[in-house]
Amino acid sequence: MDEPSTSNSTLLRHLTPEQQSAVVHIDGPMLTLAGPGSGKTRVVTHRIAHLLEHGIPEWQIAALTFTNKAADEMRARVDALVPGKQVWMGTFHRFCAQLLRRYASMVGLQENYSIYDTSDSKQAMKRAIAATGVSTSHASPDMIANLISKAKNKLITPDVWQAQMLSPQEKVASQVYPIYQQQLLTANAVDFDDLLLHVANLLRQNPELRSDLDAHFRYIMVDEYQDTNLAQYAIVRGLSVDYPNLAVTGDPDQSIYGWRGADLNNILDFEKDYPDVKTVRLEQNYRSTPNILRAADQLIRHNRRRKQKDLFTDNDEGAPVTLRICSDGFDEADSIADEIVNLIACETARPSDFAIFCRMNSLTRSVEHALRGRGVPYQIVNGVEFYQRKEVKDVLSYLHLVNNPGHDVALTRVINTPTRGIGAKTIERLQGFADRNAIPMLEAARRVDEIDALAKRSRTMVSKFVDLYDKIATKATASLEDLMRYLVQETKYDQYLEKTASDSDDSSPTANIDELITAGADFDRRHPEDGSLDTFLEQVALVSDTDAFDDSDERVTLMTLHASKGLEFPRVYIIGVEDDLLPHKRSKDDDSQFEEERRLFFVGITRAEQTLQISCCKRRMIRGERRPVIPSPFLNELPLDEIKRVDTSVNRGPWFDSVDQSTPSDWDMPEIQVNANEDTSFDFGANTNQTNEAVAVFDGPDDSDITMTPDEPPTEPSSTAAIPEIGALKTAADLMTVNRPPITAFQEGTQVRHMDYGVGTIIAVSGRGPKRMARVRFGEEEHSFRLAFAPLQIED
DNA sequence: CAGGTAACCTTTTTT
DNA sequence: AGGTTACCTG
Repeated sequence: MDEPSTSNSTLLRHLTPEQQSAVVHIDGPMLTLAGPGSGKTRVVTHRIAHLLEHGIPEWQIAALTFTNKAADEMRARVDALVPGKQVWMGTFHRFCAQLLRRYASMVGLQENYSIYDTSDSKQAMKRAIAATGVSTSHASPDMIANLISKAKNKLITPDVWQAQMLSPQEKVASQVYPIYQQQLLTANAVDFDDLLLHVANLLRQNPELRSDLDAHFRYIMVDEYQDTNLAQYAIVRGLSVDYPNLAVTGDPDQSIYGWRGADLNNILDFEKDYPDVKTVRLEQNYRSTPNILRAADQLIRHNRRRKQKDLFTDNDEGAPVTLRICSDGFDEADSIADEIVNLIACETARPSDFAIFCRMNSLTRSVEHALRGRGVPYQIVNGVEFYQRKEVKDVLSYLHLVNNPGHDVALTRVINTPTRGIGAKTIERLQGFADRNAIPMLEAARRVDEIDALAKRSRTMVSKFVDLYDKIATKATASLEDLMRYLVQETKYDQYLEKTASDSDDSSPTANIDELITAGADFDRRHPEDGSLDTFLEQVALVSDTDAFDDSDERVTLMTLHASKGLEFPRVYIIGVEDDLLPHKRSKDDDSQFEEERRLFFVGITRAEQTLQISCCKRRMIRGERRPVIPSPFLNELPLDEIKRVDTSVNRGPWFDSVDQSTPSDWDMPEIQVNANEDTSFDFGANTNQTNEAVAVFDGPDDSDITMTPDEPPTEPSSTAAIPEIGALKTAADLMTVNRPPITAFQEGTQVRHMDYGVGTIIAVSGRGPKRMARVRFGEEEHSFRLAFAPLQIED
């Protein structure tokens, strides 16, 4: 879309007058209010290109985003316009992490400080709570962590906080806060909030540094400004005093991170903060059909606290929005999966056209199951995160400890993993000694002889661990790959895994370790010069699985509504649009939270380019219990008279008859057959053209040609039946995996070809189904692959 | 101290 | 349903 250009005229050619006026703006503050699909990224990237062409040095520009994904895309598009320029683009957190590396000593850290992820900081929080000695009967660790996080995002210090009127929970949290903070400093560590907090403080407390940085980053751009919290606001503000060339883009209607401290006032009051601001409104939508846009518009009009804007588009009318009503989550997943298979089979769509959004991660499970059963390739953004797996965290913890001996959370994790006779009591005593002396636990372990409470045996064990650590630490400067292989070997972690892993199913810890080592080797290769351990660990800490999302892959995408922001797909499904779920249960006591839920739905709707399907169920499994469901109140706010209704809940139509008969009561829930018709909670006004024929949803009569024979039901059989392997299924799904050999073709000894690594031999296979892994030797190197997705060809 | 089983409690969204 | 913790036994 954006062809390279070298002159202004080419740069501006395909832009509307509004877009142009934003692109050519150079000095002074600017606010771009950009509705969904209005070409915002286009404007931002073109503006960067324009600044560069105007002679602004690349190092004076910084573009801040909320996800790495957004930054990567921006970088790619700027590079297409103006190749080879090194403009700083990245997330707020990464920006701060890098500044903090440099000025660590000014906030009491060392430059090799660690970044605690959420689970690390939860561990640290528990310890801080214990050290504070407060009662947790009225405030759970989670709640305390939450309150402290909010306080940090608002730049509230412990003493200011304690001086305020506080609820009992806040009181507890405010007491834990300084202790927690002190322990973080002792550990030479920060949590996610600290990255912002420390930098904000740095700028506030060091006028000289502030003005230096202000002068350095003269042109600052912030994407998704509606999602900034006070800390981020302070940072941006601090960098735009002498050079107020601050350009922010955002859309108040897409603010969905209030729970994380985002303050809508930042964008609503921008014009007050910067009186001379230039404001540009982008309201024309280039993404969606009018049908989709009307649904979005009618919905969002119900929010009271917003700036009215008029969304319009020149696109073709397109298909009506569909509302699908299902018996339960399984029915919902099956009928959507069937439809996807169908559309792909008649070649009207490709897997990557589809996205399925939901409010909670757990809802993806049923859909995942349905897609897997049909052999449809899919990816889950933010499923079980790779870096959260036990074995991966274990190995990473060793790395963390090598990099930063103060990383107490890592030490606590690995000191007895693999088990080496150091029990909970011993760890507790080490912690106590460390706390009393304000030293890291590893230091306490070195001084184990001073801890009287410890038994002789325990002391020996601890000392042996310290020796082991010192041995591993000698390799700190080796390549990541060598370091990881060495430590896995020295700690006998590989043996431990083999012993522990009962290997009951397809999750293969060993393969995950291999994958981690491959990632390390990859990092070594990409950073031959600057590839230090702390950069690697920083990278790992600041990537989310949202960033792993790959739109070039031919796969259906499953993700939460939150993760969908900033993306677009031809065909979108939003599932579970139900009361207590889409306005989430815990958001209903508060008006502003309720409106945020509505915006969340709005964001989901406006991701759709061509078709949009919304679904809700009559019943749903919640925490292992089947419960009746009330449809979302938001459904009544849509233009119901122009929405097509499909009911798959009673009888799924002639096309599915064979399935229903071949799998009678596989789910063991006859009550649905009995009660479904009497369910009166689904009354959305006048439209009564409900149909029991799912066929109505599909695009044409060709659909009946699908090669779904009765002996291969598209519905996954009961749990006792084996899951068919991908590739073995004779379904429409085969059509799209045709260029990939069936998974069963890869065996030990098979010769394969990889694009980058060349020809290799499979030396081991493990796991089943989509998780099946193969370890391949390419000459000197070895790599692990997920067979279902790896770009491997059979070499003959 | 380690490993197993039973109770239990949890669930929103993410850098 | 699934994961975590608490308690019990070897």
